[in-house]
Amino acid sequence: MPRTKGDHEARRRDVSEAVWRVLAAQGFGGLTLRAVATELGATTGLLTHYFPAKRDLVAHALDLLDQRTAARPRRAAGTGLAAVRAALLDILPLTAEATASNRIWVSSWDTALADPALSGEYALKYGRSRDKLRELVAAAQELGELPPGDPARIAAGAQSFVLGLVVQALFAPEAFPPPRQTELLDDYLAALVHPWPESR
Amino acid sequence: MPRTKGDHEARRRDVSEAVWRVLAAQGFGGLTLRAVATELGATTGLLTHYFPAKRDLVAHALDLLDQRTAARPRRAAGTGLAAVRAALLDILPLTAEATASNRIWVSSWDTALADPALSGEYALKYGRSRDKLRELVAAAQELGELPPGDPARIAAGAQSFVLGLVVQALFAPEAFPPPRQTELLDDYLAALVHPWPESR
DNA sequence: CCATTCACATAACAAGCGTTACGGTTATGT
DNA sequence: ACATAACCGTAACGCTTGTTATGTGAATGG
Repeated sequence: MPRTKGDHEARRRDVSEAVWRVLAAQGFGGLTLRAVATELGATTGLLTHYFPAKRDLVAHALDLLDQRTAARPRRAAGTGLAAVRAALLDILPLTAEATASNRIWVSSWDTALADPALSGEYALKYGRSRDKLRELVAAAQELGELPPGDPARIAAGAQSFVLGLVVQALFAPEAFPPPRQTELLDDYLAALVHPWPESR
Repeated sequence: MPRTKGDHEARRRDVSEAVWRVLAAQGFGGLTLRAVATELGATTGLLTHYFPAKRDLVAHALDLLDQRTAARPRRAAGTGLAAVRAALLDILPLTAEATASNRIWVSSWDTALADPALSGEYALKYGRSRDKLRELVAAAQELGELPPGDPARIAAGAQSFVLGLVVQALFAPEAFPPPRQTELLDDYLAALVHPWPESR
């Protein structure tokens, strides 16, 4: 029973949504053609039409992860330190959608670490993310809202902190509810803000 | 061709080592009965003798991860802040073995997040880890080497930081060589050490 | 010393996987 | 209007997976 009207773009979106639902439920390890097909109410024949091979499905899933992460509703950026804080808060699993996205993100690490090519791609991606954060840090420093110091180092530290907080919050959501996460991030930023009088 | 001398314990260790090698090479997603069997130079019959079902193999692999992480050669602990630093340094992938262990650790998160029971177990495990760190933090506070403040909060923050640093170092080992990791951790600790004069 | 249990190999099983071939509709272009 | 291509279901393929049944030689114990 093929589609009566060939709304191809809409069907493509349906496929993506089915992929996303499978990822949210089973993670990357459970991403299988038949799982996506039944989630979509279709068969594997449809999927092989859109994705010649499994690796293409996985690639699409990774694209989807990128794209939905990028398209997340961001809070008002502000300037200086406020922009840094906003950027970091945007990463944390503070909403249900952000939690789902982060859960998929973490589960993709198994696949990525097993494939050197994917691993390298991830390294570049995180490097770019650190660069963006570094610019925000540098801007905050110019405003005098952050003490001087290598902005790249500060950015790398902040990214580490947020990344680890994501993982912990995913495993223990009741121990790390949104207020707690915000609290911890603010602790981190407060410690960062304060200049360090003693020479090392 | 069964073993001539029934060195059962030794064989058990051989099995564990084969499991570990498979995990290091393929991650948790590649942990399969036949992979372990061929790595061991045996058949699946042996494995089903030791592990009635696959879940038992996975459980054993997780135990192995726990146990080898716990048995890692630790640096001299010291007291107060030095003990905190030592405990955090012990987590980072600063050696080849620690890197392998951490790689397996991260790859286990996909499996763990897909299974609610495992997920809860992990939450407890990380909770205990935070508790231990909290005690070290509290001890450092009593020595005056860390400013006052909720030790649980400080411990949670430190654990987040180190955890995220582990992930970043795994994906970009050349960008996060051991000296860089140590540097970043020391930055974090330095910011933590300094008391915060302004009331919020 | 012999029966029983243990410690495996061997081999097959059903289920699930990605992949492929093929057939029938529906749209598209000429 | 008709050939062609796109779209998608059906069905099967070969492979890998976990699991199970059966056999066999070594260890064990009464």
